[in-house]
Amino acid sequence: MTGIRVYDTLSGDKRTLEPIEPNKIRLYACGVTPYDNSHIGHARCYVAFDIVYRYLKLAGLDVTYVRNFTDVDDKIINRANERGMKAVDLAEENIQAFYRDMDALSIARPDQEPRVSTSMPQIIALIERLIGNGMAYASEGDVYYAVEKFQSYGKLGKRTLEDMQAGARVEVSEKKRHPMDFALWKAAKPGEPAWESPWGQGRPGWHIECSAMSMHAFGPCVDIHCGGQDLIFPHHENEIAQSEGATGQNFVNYWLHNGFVNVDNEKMSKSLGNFFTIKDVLQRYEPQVLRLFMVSTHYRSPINFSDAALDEAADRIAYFYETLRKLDAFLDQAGGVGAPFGPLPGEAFLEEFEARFREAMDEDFNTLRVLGQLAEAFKLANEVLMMRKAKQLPNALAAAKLLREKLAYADTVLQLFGADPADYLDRHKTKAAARRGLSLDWIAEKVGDRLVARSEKNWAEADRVRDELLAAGVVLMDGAQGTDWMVKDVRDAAPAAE
RNA sequence: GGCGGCGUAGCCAAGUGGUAAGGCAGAGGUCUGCAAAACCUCCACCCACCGGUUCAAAUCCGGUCGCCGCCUCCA
Repeated sequence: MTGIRVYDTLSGDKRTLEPIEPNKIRLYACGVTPYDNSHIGHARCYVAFDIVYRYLKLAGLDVTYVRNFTDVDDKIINRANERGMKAVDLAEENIQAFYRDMDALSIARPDQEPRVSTSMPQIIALIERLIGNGMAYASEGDVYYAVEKFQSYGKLGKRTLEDMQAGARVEVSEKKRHPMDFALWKAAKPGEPAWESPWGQGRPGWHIECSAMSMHAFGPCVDIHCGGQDLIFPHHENEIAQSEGATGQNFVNYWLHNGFVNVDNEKMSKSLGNFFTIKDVLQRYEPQVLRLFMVSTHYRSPINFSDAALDEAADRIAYFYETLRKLDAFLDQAGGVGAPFGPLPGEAFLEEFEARFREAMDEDFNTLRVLGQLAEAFKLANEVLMMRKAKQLPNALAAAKLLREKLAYADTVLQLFGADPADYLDRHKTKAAARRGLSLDWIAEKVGDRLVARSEKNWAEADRVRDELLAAGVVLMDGAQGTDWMVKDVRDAAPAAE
């Protein structure tokens, strides 16, 4: 028993996470087919499961995380042919790009990352086992899974074979015994990469690799298997059929599926062509912004992608880092002020921080509740920063130190506050200005003009320059050290109504 | 057609049968040359609608309406 409750797609309910082996978690995530750049749907998926992975570790579990690359696939072969290159090279190129995106988003590397191209023996062995069991049959160089042989086929997608055939859009092949039978092995066509097998030259079908890799890494059963909601059927359904059909044992104890990224309230998908790559988004926004955006909706619900939503996240992260910058400066300069006395500001909140964080995350990784907690933490930080009276300094400093610790604790999972605040704010301002089509030089010039006017107490001119900047989206903040500025990302909240 | 999900303030969005988190926007205040930032206060007698179960429901059950997804490659 772990006290962690997770929503499991198969049972349709939240269930307490009970590891197969005490204190150990076998976690498998379906990886990408590296035929193109990764998009924000991938970002959502792998951020969501990165948080799962990091949280389970924080909760003291010994987690082994496996995520595959489906690097042998029609789409890769077709794309490589279009570009006149070898499929392996295209896959490798996209895998490297995938790593750049994932690393930028602070998504931890899994413990193992098997590839189809290097897992052929396991895949072939599994297919042979299924044929031996009578669950699969060879047919003219292909091998198909006989869905009718698997009693509970359809249990994950909650539909029966009859349901599926009713709306069937599946092409009927004469090689198949049942229209829903799916390929485990495909005979090689001319010019395609192929591997030797008992059924001749060929390559694996789509779903078999995850069954083979998962069972190779973990044995017949894993604790958690996750992926996007679109994989429930047919991919995960077929994995269940393959794995359980081979072993006769339960394959996965908890199925976790993340919701889609929508664009304009419509599903973002490759076929609709309305997708954004991670690379493009990261040119306009810092990775922390995208990460915050992703955790600002529960991972199972759909999330709507828009500039307005990213702008709001960008402002929020800027607020976090602005506070951290001040907090760090305070901690740096406020040494040797004596011992704290009496209750610290926010003492109860600070004491309960970890427990509350755990409670929220235990409830199916409820990052929203954590965000509420962060709101409190940053308010407290700013409050502490205002306690500048000498007598209060020891307590303010002690609270500030604790706050930094608590935020670091939460950040082992969230990965939002790892950057140097000053560096982050520089990058943020550069990108925020660019988004508004403003040059940093122009802003600096205007700020300079206004400083001159202010030093002459020419308030009318100072205000005029400030209004000019404001109209462009730049907000000024006069302080003791001079004038700082920020780009106000959030425009009028009202969307364009028709 | 079959199956699944959703409908919470102007917007985004949590909500674990016990009396509505949080963010944005908005209003007032502290601070300030004036502002901004920051902080404080306020901002849903109510959770699409109708009925039911219960001492008690946004939360459970049934129905109605609306939206979305899956049934084909997709995270």
